[in-house]
Amino acid sequence: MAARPHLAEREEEARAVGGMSVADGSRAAILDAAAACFMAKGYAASSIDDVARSLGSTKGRIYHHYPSKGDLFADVFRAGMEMNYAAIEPVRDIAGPAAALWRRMATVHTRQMIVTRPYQRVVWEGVELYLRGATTPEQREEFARLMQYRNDYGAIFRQVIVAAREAGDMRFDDPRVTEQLMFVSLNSPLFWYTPRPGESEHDVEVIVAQVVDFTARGLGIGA
Amino acid sequence: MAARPHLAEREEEARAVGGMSVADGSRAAILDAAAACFMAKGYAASSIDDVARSLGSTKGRIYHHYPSKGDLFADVFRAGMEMNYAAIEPVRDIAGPAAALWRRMATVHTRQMIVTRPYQRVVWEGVELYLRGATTPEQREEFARLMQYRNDYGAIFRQVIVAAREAGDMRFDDPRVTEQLMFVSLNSPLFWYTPRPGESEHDVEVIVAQVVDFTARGLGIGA
DNA sequence: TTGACAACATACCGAGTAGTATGTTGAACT
DNA sequence: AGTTCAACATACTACTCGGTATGTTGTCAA
Repeated sequence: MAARPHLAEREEEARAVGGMSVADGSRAAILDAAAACFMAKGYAASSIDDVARSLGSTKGRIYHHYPSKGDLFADVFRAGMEMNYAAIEPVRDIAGPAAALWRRMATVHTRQMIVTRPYQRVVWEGVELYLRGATTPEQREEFARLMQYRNDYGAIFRQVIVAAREAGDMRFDDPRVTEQLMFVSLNSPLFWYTPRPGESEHDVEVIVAQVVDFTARGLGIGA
Repeated sequence: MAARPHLAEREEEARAVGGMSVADGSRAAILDAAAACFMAKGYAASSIDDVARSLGSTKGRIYHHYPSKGDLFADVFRAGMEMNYAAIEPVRDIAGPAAALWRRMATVHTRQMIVTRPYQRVVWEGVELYLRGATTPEQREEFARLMQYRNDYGAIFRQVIVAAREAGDMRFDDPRVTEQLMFVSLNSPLFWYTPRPGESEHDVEVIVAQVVDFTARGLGIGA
């Protein structure tokens, strides 16, 4: 698998921890707070002071690490997409038919939508902001890279379902339209799932299974 | 079919035209502009001045008809939902199995998402705003009524798919989860469809058919 | 003809917000 | 002990936006 050079690593801000490069601790806390805030109120309605308040800090801390609100948002976007790549990477190499590969990837992806929901909602809103052109020219460049990053992720799934169709295991028409339908279905917990108190991991898996089953049938698996 | 008393008609603002009660002309223009603006930039990022500018007017005109930005938004929400009810009403009375009824309703609904897209995106965002609690206490009452209005609409579809399942024509687990998946799929053109120049009605119907087919398979039709 | 009123436009205010400029502090380095 | 600097906090500014108060105009009834 080719390396993904779409986003330059920020070496000076990352350090090796447990074999995985994670962001600086303080920045990670800012990212979490920003993701939660953007999810709760949306980008436009979230103020930098809101994010800082939820951290028990002030604006100074955030503007020390990020040059603007848009850059902070873009970094949450990037972090969310990196989580997605990291999640599906381990299940991409298992041998077997494309349909089975798709089911593994789809299950991991859907679970990811639930587990890292704040980040994934930012990813969703980021796509909408880009498509609406609600960005400054400079930020548009970075957003374009993030969109490319996200489109590559989508292309991975598209290749798998096209392969499954060629193998006779799926049936659908336009791959572009079908990719949209597939992702909207798999991502849908972003909009209607809310964590219940005392919810077990098994409960989540039941939901994930229903989402994946619905989408699999939609793709014409075993039809 | 029982009357829907959820929203009080505003008799003084509606007049009979062609057998259908439509809003006042000036208000309708404001609604159209507001829907387009809210779709293009989102609720929070849209200013009343934006809406007025797109009308070639000023704020005064809008505040003469609506007491607040939230009320304008709510009225777009209401208008969008009324369009949906009006669209599916004619196809609800045709006799036949529930699965066939569902397909007619789903087709009309999906086409509606494309044709009245600005209003339907406001409906979508309105649901999110309500769920996030991003409303003032007074507006929360009106939003709650609109949500009830929308949930009733969803219940119509849910009853149909449950009936189809009892008839052995559909297969799915939790009706609540399935209703969410169904609507996310049917509504998905809101997010990825963009009208092409020179696009015919037939092109739209091809897309609608793919969306409905995907969703029908997801519901386990004919499986 | 003239009041009255609907349908706006104009002018203005206060609150909130992105971004900046500057102060503070603890720790590392020499 | 003194210097430096990252990592913040504080104070401030310019600007936008929701909402209001008020002015203007065309129309229509009496």
